[in-house]
Amino acid sequence: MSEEHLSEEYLLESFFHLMLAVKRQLHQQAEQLDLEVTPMHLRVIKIIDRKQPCTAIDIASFLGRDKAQVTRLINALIDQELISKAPNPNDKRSQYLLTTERGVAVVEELNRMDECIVQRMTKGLQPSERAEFQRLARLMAGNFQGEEQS
Amino acid sequence: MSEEHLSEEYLLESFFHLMLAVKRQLHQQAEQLDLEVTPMHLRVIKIIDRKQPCTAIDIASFLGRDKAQVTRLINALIDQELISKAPNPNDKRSQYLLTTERGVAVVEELNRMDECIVQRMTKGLQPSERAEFQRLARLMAGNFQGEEQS
DNA sequence: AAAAAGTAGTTGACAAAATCAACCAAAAAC
DNA sequence: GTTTTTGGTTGATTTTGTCAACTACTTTTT
Repeated sequence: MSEEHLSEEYLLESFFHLMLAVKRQLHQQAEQLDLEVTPMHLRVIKIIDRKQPCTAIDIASFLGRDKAQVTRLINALIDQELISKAPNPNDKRSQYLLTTERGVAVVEELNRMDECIVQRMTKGLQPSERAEFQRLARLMAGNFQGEEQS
Repeated sequence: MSEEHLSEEYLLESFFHLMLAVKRQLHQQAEQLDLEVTPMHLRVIKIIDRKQPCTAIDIASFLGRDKAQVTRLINALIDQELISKAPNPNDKRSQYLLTTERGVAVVEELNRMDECIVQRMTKGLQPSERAEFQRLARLMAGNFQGEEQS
């Protein structure tokens, strides 16, 4: 009566545990790089590299986060000379964000590390299962998106 | 050449997006309760309720987090009279954590809300898909667990 | 049984992640 | 040609999380 299946865990708790593990991995990743950056900075520089040319607002909307936070993340990346600003010809208020030479090198390293993390994470999974997980994650994230009022 | 599939997103990014959406939901949940608590407090009281009797260390190890943080979360829950401490007969250093009457009511409300969140999140998914997602999440979290040195 | 080592929990200090509100300058809408 | 919206910055604050030091009690070792 009081003995429950340990495996009978709630969906959200399972998700939290994976969340924690992934966060730890990214934290380690940031430490290994030996730069003055946090996991969030790394996420931002990857986005900048991928979506070049992109603006601060693009990043904020992709991350779904406050632009104040993005401004500070960007400033830190500029201080470390991993990215730079260039005038946006279409809008004098905004600037294009570009990865510097140094930044590109970091991103390449990061992509290698990310692949490594995903490899470890999906160890023992079929490629089809990996794809299925991603499909479901995207689907569920989409389920929430509709109902959010900005 | 420069036009990429928008859907060709990285596994980790998909996961992050879901993470963000879930976090927002829990944040709203905490606000709706109209108590002086944060999502993390709610997670803790649910654990206390589920694993009763349990100690601070049990919670820290289940959450995988620092005991300092747990101490503070617990103190806040006690201030709000949602949980209480009772002496642990097996060990004078530690205390059992128990939900108060008020705490039990909150947990019941929380379970309803959680179920609601999961419902919305898994809208359009087959029960088998929901189970599959959970299975994969648990499997992947397990893949990381092995390699962590305490 | 006494010393050493380990464990439960608390406290202080601090870093990281995130949000809110107020603000400026430029752009778009009217 | 004002008004409103948008891109971005800054300041203040909250939430989450970690590290280190410490107390008090337990367990292990000798």
